[in-house]
Amino acid sequence: MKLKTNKLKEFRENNEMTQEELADRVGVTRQTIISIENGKYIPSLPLALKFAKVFKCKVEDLFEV
Amino acid sequence: MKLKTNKLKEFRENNEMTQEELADRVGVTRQTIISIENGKYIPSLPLALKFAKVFKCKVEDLFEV
DNA sequence: ACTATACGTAAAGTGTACTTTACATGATGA
DNA sequence: TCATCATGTAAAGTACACTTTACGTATAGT
Repeated sequence: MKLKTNKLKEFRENNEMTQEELADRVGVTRQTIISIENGKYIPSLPLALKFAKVFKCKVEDLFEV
Repeated sequence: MKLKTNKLKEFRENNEMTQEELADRVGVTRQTIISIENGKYIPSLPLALKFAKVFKCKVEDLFEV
């Protein structure tokens, strides 16, 4: 399955956060953030839920099928 | 990573849907539904987004980290 | 008794999310 | 010119989401 929308990078930049800061906050490596932002991988559900918490938004605001 | 909450079964039953109906609607097998409802597996993000669409709710209503 | 329906388990295979490590590049500033 | 910061690529390994197939069981209807 693929995603239609992935606004992770957009949200991260709007929140003036580096990839490393975000990685630390959600508990993954920087490479994982890079891979997701660049569309190499789709995040797992728990990771997507953590992103939404960090950005105080809904999962659906970040990702769409 | 683990989920704190998984209300898939609850939502499915409240919507009077069988596991097979739900499986068909989101495009997976019945075994996948069973495994997720019984906590064997955490759904992928695209699948979680589809569940939320079917039940007209937010991903966060169904699953919590 | 027989059949269909809904739910469940088991096991082997495939694809991919995520990790770890290492190296490369452009921008910024001392 | 040199160092630092932020971003990116590459590759090998591990864990697990999901599929497929087959079998088991309880319930309800005829």
